[in-house]
Amino acid sequence: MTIKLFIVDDHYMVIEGIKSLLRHEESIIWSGHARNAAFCLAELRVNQPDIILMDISLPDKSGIELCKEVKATYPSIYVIGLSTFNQQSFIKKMLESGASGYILKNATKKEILEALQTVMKGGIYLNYEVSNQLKSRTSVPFAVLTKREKEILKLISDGLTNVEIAEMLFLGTATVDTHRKNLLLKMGAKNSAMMVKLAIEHNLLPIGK
Amino acid sequence: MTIKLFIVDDHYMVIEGIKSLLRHEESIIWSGHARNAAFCLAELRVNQPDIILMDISLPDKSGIELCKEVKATYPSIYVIGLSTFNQQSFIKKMLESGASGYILKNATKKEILEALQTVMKGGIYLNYEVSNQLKSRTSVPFAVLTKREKEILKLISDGLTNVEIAEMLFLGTATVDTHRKNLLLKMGAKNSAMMVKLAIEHNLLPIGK
DNA sequence: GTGTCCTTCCCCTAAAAAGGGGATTTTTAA
DNA sequence: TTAAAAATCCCCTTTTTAGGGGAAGGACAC
Repeated sequence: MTIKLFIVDDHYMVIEGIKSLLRHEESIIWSGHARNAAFCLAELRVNQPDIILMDISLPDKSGIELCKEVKATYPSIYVIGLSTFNQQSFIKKMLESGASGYILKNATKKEILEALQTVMKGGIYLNYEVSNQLKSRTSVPFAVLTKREKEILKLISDGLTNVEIAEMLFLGTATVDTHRKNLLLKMGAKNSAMMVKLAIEHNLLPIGK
Repeated sequence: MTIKLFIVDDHYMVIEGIKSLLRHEESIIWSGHARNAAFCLAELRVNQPDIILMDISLPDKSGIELCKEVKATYPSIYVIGLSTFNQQSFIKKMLESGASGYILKNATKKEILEALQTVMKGGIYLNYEVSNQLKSRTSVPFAVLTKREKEILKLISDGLTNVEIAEMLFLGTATVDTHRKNLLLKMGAKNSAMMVKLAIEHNLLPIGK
């Protein structure tokens, strides 16, 4: 699994640091970087990465804003928040804005790779300290869903039936049915209505997006 | 259920197109059409339809204005917005002006009929793309639920079936069924999964329990 | 005291989901 | 290279929901 990675951070050192850390990782393809939100958006117009590591504080816009905008235009790009401090309120907002994870700037190489891989598979990554602070609701990654499952979950929450989803994704209805069953299983939901509620509670479904 | 339908649109093609699409629908009774707001208002003085399909941009007045005026004079007439583009700001304004729904001009026959039937029953209809864009959470006058409905909505989101809810509230299943149907109607949801999502988005369901 | 809204309950049918299996291919990770 | 994991598809049955009606009593307001 190769990951096209983009970094947005106004501190040059951070960009260099991460670059350097991941230098020898063959699975990481460098997609570029930006020092502010405007540059980031401009870059995205010509080149879309798989994942963006995004600082929470940027010179021209907050990471929360930028995250929202990016997810609105490019829903398939995953965003991972990046900051020096373990600030619960920001982390929550970031996740609520569609981010798939959050890492601290003092994260180890191993942690960063773990985060990238988890997110790339459609999961939510929060490191130990972070997830410890965010109790219960907005965070706990209680189910790791695959890309396809997330895709289908979203469509279920939009009110589509298995048949409609199958048509939309060019699949057989049996396939969608299987995915729906697996989703119910993974999330421990008794039916789709409960599943949607759980998904939103655990930020597997970005709402207001 | 027959529906007396009126169309206001300055594009003749649109009027013809809709007429043509619904030609064989016996439930639709043609109440007339107008190419501008003035003609529309004149027509209404002698003949009131059940529903007006109303273009957002008219030669003499915006659909938003016209909608307000129509609803002021004839509150019982339902208005459905009609436009080529999925423009969030207009849709919002249209709904705030009293419209009961919004459809795009590339809507299918099925969608149009669905919209007409939903609205005729007092519901709100927004098609898939449109409702996806409207994240408002507050500005759009969303459903007003009764106490009982809120109670049942909560239990639905917890994954309970009609039978289970009926037992819990000492009601007949038919009663719960009726409430569920009314909830779907009021919220313009196509099924319970979508309803839960909409409810959370509009703060009708406290999440995190 | 008439009318509207809420709540309660009933009929019917069709569609969809849930629950239980199983199986194959492709992709990915170790 | 080999073993998971993901994604695809199929069978079956039962339960639940959705969609179309209708009706009737009670509360509250105008």
